[in-house]
Amino acid sequence: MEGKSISQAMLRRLPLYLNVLRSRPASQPTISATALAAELGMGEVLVRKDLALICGKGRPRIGYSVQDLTAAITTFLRYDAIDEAVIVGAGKLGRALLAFDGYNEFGLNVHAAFDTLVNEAETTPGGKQVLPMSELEAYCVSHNIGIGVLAVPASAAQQACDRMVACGISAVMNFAPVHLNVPEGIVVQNENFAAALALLSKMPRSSRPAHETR
Amino acid sequence: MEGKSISQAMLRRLPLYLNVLRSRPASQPTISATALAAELGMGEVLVRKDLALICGKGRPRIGYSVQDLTAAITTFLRYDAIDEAVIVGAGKLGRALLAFDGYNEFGLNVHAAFDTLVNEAETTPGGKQVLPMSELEAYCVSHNIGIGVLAVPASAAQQACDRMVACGISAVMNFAPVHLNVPEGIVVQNENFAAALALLSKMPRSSRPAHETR
DNA sequence: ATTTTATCGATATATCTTTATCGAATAAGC
DNA sequence: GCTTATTCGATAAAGATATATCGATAAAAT
Repeated sequence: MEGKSISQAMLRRLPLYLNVLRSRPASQPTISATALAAELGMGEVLVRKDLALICGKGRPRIGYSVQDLTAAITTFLRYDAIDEAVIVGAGKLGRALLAFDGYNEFGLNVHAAFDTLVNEAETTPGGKQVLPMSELEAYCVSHNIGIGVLAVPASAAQQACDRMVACGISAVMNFAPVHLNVPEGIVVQNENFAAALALLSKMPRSSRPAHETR
Repeated sequence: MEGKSISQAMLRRLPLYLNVLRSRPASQPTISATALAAELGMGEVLVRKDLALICGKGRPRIGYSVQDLTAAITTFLRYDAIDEAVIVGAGKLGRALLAFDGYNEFGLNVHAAFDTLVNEAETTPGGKQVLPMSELEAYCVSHNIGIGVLAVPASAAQQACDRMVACGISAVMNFAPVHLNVPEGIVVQNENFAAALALLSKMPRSSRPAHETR
């Protein structure tokens, strides 16, 4: 069996590490867990524990090689292997997501958006296409789409999700604030603005030390 | 001491409950924790524990009053009390966030966006303004802005954050993938696409039961 | 060469979060 | 009215996650 435990929480931290590493000047070829922890405002022991699971040993008094560490995290997260993706739902949110231009940084290639209200192909100012929903199946199959970004209203989410799954999509990023029922083996990642804002409004503002989440 | 523990994780679930409640037909005046749990794909004990902390007791064999529960969650999350907000950073992401139109549903009023690259006020198709960064201070003070949405590049994030804090903002929703240092009493909520995608790419696709996060 | 100091890695502990179990309560059916 | 099924609420157990402690290591300073 796998002795290593791949913690959910740790997976969320890896991109943060990667970002710090990328922002380091080339003049500093190594970085310590202590420095990483300080920059991210977290405990240094936790950083070491995370790094221990994905890369070789660090050197006392020196730390880790920035280059090696970057490579290790990148491959671990498969940021080097491109995943093909589409957006389903071309309302305001869907189009905003389509216009966003930084996906390739973390190994995602967002092709196009699909919407039931669109009858013939449009091209956005950003140069990407918005296509009728009826073309989803053919497109996904021919372009080997593996990831679907779901940006439809809550009422249409489950149906749209089913359709994506039927097209061979194996991971869904869900922006609709509903629970999606999916077959075994399909991953759902919820990205919920409402939830995030709930925390903002409700978190204690003063009494406690300012604390950062995620 | 506060006997109740206000769990981070629970705060993220409350909006989900609220959404289920809102989608219920008026013909069903009550709902059981079991039903809520089933709809959200989670354990029913957890739902009961959450509800126990924010509302009155449920009735055996019946459940909770949909109306009372909705009211309890709404007030608990302060969705009834409007928070005034601005967006800092009017690049693609910032403008997309400005165009998004569902904020009022959860008690947020997004006024305008600010950007250093903008020299005179623009008005977006959605009817909201994009203003020069130099006007941030005056605007925040005169409109009593309490929440700032940070949508600038990573390199400018800390500086922009400092400026927001100086304007009296007490909560920051951070879309930049960096750690923000803030004074005591300021809340930071990170919303990180990269982290979300990391999970999507890396999560085991088949072996395990499909599992939903957040 | 020796001491000092920053850092690592491992083990143990604490904290937070979720799930499991059980008796009590109460509406519905008989 | 009595039984039955469903649901609640509380306690206990399990699991996941983060922190604290400590000896070992190796670069830097003396």
